[in-house]
Amino acid sequence: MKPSIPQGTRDFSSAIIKKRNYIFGTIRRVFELYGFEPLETPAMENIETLMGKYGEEGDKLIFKILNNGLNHPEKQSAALKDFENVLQGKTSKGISERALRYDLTIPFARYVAMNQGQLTFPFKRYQMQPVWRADRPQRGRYREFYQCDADIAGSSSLLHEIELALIYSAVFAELKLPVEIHINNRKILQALSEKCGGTSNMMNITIAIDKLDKIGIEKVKQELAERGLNNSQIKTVEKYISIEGDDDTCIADLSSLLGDIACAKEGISEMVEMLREVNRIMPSTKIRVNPSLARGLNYYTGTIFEVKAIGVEMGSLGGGGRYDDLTGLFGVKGIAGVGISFGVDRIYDVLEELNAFPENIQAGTTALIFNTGIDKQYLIYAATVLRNHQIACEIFHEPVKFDKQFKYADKKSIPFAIIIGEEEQANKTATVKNLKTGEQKAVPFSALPTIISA
RNA sequence: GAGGAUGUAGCUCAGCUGGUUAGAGCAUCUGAUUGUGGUUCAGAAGGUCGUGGGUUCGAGCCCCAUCUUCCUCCCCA
Repeated sequence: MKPSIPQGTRDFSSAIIKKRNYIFGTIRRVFELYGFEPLETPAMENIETLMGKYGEEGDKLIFKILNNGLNHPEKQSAALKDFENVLQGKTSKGISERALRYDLTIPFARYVAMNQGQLTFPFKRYQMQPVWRADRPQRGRYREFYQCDADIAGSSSLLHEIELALIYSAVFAELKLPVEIHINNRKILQALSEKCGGTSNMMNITIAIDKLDKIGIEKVKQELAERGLNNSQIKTVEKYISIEGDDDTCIADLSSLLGDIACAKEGISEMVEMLREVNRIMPSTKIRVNPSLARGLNYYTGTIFEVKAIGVEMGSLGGGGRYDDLTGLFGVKGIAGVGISFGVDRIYDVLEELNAFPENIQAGTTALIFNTGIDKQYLIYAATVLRNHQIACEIFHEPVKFDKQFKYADKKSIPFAIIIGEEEQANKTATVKNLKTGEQKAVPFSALPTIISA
């Protein structure tokens, strides 16, 4: 059998993991700086926890896990019947009762609903784990990928939106990755749909305008018509998505178009406050109002975020928003939430493309102790001394000619070679060679750690 | 899920209209050099041509199926 891995999944070599850990570390540090605490949830959830939470398309992209024991003779007729349901596109607990996590937000909501009695609210958690989607793989699109989420449950304060925007800003600034944070507010979109045939139209309108960047205004209008909007409604939407310019202009235009509707007013004033605070505290942040930002996930109710890289063609690097009643889906009313997500694999791809990873993160072994054929015990002793000084080192495994040992060090980018032969052992010295400069000198054995650390 | 492209040595790729023993560069290994790497030189090794079927006297090349990767749609991180 020829070994292979499933479509859209990847193995990660040490070089990749080191770079990815650099991204994880940066995000984790900032999350903790803002008072978030870690949480991990299982890779799989009960299927009903996930189904119906991500819209019709989302349901199709959930990886379902086949139940075990379907071939048991006693269960066969039931299994056949259940399979009929599956063939009709339904789910069936008889065939599958578990599924792989599709994102981190719904498991978080489930966790909050399950543990509401024990948690201190507002509950601020961060989570960095893989998620799975049965999507067709493409550039920047995988079937298994990591998300890093920070969410707050149990508070409607706008303070959180402001802090989450600051987190985005801080993380990407630390990664030296130029991004633009787009914001909008579902309350404004709701007002727009009220003006265009009622809130039942909201899905139709948001799906269409979300594509503006990609397909242009004419095709959006066409799609709106296909989705059943009449001419005057389309005209209103066109006015809405034509709003552009700096934030003040957008805000003013939004107010004049929708300001007479209460929920639009609310949404606009939330955006104004966010922009003011974020610009005041981190003025270098590129945060901008984007009226055509809609986001497909249907649980958002207020502020919505999306992060785009500047200068690289790539889907969003992160997204999130306010959802007023997330745990309501799990029978717990009245817990509001808001959160953001980082797409680590895409951030990785962009950093790679921009060549923006710092040099020093590849550091592995610092010193290679050459195997000169002297007593192993002495080599191990030398390594132990270095390790006790927190110097990462290894001993070459065999006493072969130096040519090979040097080449090994070279390939692994080990900066120092340490040679201790019979003579050095007798003199209590060591020969240290800096492989970058080629400089070499004999030093007292006791001075070894200091020389290498310097 | 629909449509399109792709797959030849570890890597990047040649390979004519279907014709004898499938090539190059880089990397690898050996030696020149048994206590001094990166350079150089000489040599060697490396392939079920993604996989399975078919057409043919003959298939890397043509046909069918299937898988991978990439692209478009859909959706998103």
